[in-house]
Amino acid sequence: MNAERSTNQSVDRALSVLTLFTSTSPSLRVSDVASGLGLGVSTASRLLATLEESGFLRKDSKSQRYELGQQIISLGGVALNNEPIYHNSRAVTQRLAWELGLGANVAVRQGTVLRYLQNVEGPMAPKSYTLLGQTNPLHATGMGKALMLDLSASEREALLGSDDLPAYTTNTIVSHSDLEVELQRSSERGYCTEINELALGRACIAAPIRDFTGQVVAAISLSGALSAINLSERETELARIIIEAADTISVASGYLSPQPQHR
Amino acid sequence: MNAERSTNQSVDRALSVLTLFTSTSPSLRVSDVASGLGLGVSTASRLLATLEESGFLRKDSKSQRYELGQQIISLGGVALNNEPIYHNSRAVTQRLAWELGLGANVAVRQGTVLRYLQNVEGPMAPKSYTLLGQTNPLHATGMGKALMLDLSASEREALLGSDDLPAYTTNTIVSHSDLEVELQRSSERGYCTEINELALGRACIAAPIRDFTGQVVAAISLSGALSAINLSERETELARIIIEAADTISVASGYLSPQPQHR
DNA sequence: CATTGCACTTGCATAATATGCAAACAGGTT
DNA sequence: AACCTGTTTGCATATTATGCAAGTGCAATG
Repeated sequence: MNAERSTNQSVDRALSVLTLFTSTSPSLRVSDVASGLGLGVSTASRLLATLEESGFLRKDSKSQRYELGQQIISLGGVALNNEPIYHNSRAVTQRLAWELGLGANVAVRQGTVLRYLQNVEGPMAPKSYTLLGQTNPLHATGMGKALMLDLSASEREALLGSDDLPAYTTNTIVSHSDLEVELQRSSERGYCTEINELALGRACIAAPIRDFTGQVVAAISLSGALSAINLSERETELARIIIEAADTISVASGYLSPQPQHR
Repeated sequence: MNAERSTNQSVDRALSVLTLFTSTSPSLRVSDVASGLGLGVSTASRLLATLEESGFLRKDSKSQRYELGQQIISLGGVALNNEPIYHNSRAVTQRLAWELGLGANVAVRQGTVLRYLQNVEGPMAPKSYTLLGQTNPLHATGMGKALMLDLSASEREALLGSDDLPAYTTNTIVSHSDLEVELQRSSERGYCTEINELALGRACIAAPIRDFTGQVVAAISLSGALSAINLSERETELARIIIEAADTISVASGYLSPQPQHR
């Protein structure tokens, strides 16, 4: 039909099959895949069989449903270990989660969203699922704000569009001018917060991580239920901690010194 | 050439390309892939381009080397969240690592090896890389032994072969009869240990996790440097802890009660 | 600065391979 | 037992991947 460039059609389709498996639909039948991608059932059936044979999918022979297989987890581990940011932040996040009892997270920006590279839950915020690999909007999260600190207003609009931003709660920042103010304030004090902006009952505090180029390459955050993180009383203390943690990781990533404001 | 069954050749090849990316060779050039799989360079080039376009690989345009991309991490997270054992053990392992300062791990058996589903390092055993998704031999690790507790001697030999087992140190159990004795002892006391058997300087203590079928489906372990884990003095204490942790996870997995010895 | 070498990409003709249809099959339900 | 839904498989066709060879880009060397 239409060949984008020099790519392999069946491989493309197989990879699209894999991306159909998400947190909200972790197991799929042949017909789900077929309709989800607009393929014939026979094609879907064969693609799934191939993916299963290589261990990328596993099939529950009773329910005839496919799920992601062990090979994916294996590759995921390799991919993580291949990220310098992961290396440099692993010990730090685990220590923070342990000492503060809160969630400790690291994320990078992936286009218009952030993607979690690390997610450790402290004793005060236990979860049974991991946020690893998941994405969240930039404008409604602490880490997302931290990841935008380098961008100019025009770059942000190019990225997020010039319309009002999607609201997740009544506290979500929806206008670009409000976002500008928020980011300016965050930049000056060196950390970002988010309270009830993505979901009610939660808050977080985040700081940017820079590498040897001086650019923001990742963000680290502490997160938890409002009562657990208790920002109204502990903001100063947690800010000091998160800024220091971010700097530790930045230095480990080769960051030398702050760039002067202009050139 | 030869079609195993009803599989898609190019997809098969593309998946093989992905599995070439390992912890020991996390970045590959086109020619590496071509020679590694016995493909022509042009074919390899096109497969890699397709994988990159879907975000499964990323290309460093300067060095022309490919690495695993974000899509892999994304899928890895989904795959983890899809594992009931991961769900049921996440809070427990993070708590153990935190309270004891040791490494806390969960693994499942994957044929002849174990694969880590969880790997949290406590303050006394910091590591910058994750074992998540990696594999280890069954006979030379505590979790591996725990994962074999259900198997009969003949099943073990069918799995591991009847020859002597590979030695990683001079302490590795290499004979099947020694392994039988070790497993019998472990089964009776309810936990497994491993001291200097996979690598010198390390030890661990592990216990089996069972689900509602009563079968061993996973294992949990505490691990660390010999001096950190200090098994010679703390074995009784750590055994109690790891057995209790394993039971907590087993119960969460639907395990009801121990099966009587003979039907 | 030009030259050589290496590694990767791309155009094109050929042949191998994926596809869709239809029939067979399996599992569960009425 | 018959039906319905969903899945697999055989087979002929044409779409699609492949290998070759030329082209391009980059870095090291003379």
